[in-house]
Amino acid sequence: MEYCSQQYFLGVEMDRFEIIKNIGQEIITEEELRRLLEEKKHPVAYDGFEPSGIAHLPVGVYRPLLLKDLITAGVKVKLLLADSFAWINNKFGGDLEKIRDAGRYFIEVWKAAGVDMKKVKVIWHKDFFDDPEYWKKVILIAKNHSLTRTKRSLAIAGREADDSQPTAFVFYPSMQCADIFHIKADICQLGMDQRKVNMLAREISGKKGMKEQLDYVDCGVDGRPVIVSHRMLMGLKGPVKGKGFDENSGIDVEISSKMSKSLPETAIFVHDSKEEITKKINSAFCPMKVVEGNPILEYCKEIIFRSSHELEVKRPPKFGGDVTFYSYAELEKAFVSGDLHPQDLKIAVAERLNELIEPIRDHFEKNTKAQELYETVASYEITR
RNA sequence: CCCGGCGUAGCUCAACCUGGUAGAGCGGUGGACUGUAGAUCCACUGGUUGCUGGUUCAAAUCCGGCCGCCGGGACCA
Repeated sequence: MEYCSQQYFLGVEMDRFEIIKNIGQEIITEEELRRLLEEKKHPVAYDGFEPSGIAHLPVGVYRPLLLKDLITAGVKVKLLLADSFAWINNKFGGDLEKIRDAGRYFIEVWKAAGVDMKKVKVIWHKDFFDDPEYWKKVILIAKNHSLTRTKRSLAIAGREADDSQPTAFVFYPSMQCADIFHIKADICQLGMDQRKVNMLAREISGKKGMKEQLDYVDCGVDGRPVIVSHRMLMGLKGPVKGKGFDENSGIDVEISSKMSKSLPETAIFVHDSKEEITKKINSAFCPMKVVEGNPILEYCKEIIFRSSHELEVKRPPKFGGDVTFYSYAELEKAFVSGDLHPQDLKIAVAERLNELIEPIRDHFEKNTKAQELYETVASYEITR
């Protein structure tokens, strides 16, 4: 079976707007996105990524699907490998070379996941360090918002912004905003956990005279970036209580519950064997008939039906026999009614996730160079 | 450079004062119960006590040195 990007939904061809809308859990604003697509045939979207750890479901499988959707919608994708941010964040003990190895490894993951890397522009953030224009923008942004505001948007890095943190973190939001203008991104396509920084960027470039000074006049809509924030995939254990990332308790729970590379028991990795995937999915939180906060249903919606138009659930005759769902809505309805039992769904989901992961896993097992890269990064993880 | 606080299980901490080779919660693993998971019970799993020297029959504990983190001060302005 071949999995393609979701260009069709219920058999109806989706237009560019709908494809992008389907990526975003939150879009600021839909109206501006519509305008942007009317004004530009190939707007630029960017996603920033701090290289660290080993690729898991959200980064190794979900992101490639979103990238493919963006490409399908005619969007020019710039992938910012935020090596310097990882450095600030002390990933791999703050060893920039190790961080860059991780970056190279992730590129390999995305290739293996079927992203046409020729259509994606990879940018290494550290290269900005040599450009005075970049720093000018950073300072300009810093001049235009308060320290309080910086701290408030710092929760993005997944840490509480208390005053005992290194001063380096203060640069983080201003730099991240500057990135948007510096690479002239029309769309910020990042996760919900990054929304505050993106909102800050909108606010700042919207100030009088700023889009000119930031050299962002013809970008975004009226010189302000459009924000398309994708959902944060939940960890296998389901929702956890909010840790204070956002005032909105729903968003707070979503960010707090995200599948984390540093919690292997709650995450599926692209190198996991079929047996491991089956075992992990089977032990996942999955309350019967409940959709809210149910990771398995979420994976169905965000991954399975984004990469395919159907899901076959095999089950013994005494439980109703085999059944195939042709849309997420259909599957959700059956699950809520109780017609679809969690156990049966889990088996089908594990099977499908394995099919999606298989080519990635295989690539790293068969390609010597890729394998070396993976082993190198994995060894950094252990000695970290 | 000086003063103070801290450093114990994967995490948060207790035991230090009044030496007797470490406990709890959370987590993890396994069972019971559910046609999944969770919840709930039951069991299991957990540590070179930052490093080092000393005192002592005996050091997480007392003393010295070092390292690291945090805070304050001094110097400089």
